[in-house]
Amino acid sequence: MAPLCLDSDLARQRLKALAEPIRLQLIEALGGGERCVCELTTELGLAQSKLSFHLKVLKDAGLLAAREDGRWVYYRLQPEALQQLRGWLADLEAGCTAPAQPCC
Amino acid sequence: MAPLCLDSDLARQRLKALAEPIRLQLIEALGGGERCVCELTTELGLAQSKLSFHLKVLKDAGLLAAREDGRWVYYRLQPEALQQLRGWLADLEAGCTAPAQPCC
DNA sequence: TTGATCAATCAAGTTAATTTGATCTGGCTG
DNA sequence: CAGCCAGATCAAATTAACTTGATTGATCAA
Repeated sequence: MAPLCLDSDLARQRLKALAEPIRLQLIEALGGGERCVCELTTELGLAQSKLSFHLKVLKDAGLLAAREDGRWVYYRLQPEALQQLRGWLADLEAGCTAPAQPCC
Repeated sequence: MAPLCLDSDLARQRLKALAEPIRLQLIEALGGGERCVCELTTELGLAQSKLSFHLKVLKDAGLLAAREDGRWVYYRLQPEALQQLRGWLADLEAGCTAPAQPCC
């Protein structure tokens, strides 16, 4: 049951999670579908603990979901999270063209 | 002339700029239209240099535009920047439901 | 059971971002 | 012109985020 509307703390956590080069590479790698951690390690040429750290940040932000299969773990994007972010951005866009009111 | 498609470096810069509590407050305050710096200072209760710093981060990311009027400066959201960000998110969402291919 | 592998976690070290207070510039006002 | 005010900028101090290497738990194969 996804919330209809994203509060700005959650939005901020997700934006922060996305705003890092390695994590963005991960997101884009997962943009083509679910992938195994071992695959991601070799593909991005990352130290194992580093990859694990960044996957956790993304997962904690609700951007990724994990699925375990034996000793392997597969990660995939949570499209609802991206969709909610888009909705949040759209809300911001809505009213921002109001004219300035001279202040002082 | 806005680019049709956002490269991920620019997207990342914008996401990072948004992913900070004070800057998010600023963005939301400007979601209702253009505002004067002096107004924002009192409204958010921020030190002047701190506000100036965060406004610059947002402006450098292309999220805000400034307009000077005498010794006052007004800032406003750049809706195109938010729109581009939304487009970039939409692209990511497009292909991410592909099934896993067992890896190892 | 033993040894090997995948992945998560932890603590210490490093690097990057933010805050603070002071200084500087330009535009107003008397 | 002289003094003041809004806002930007800067360097130093602080705080937050990331990286590294080592350790651990769980799974699998021999």
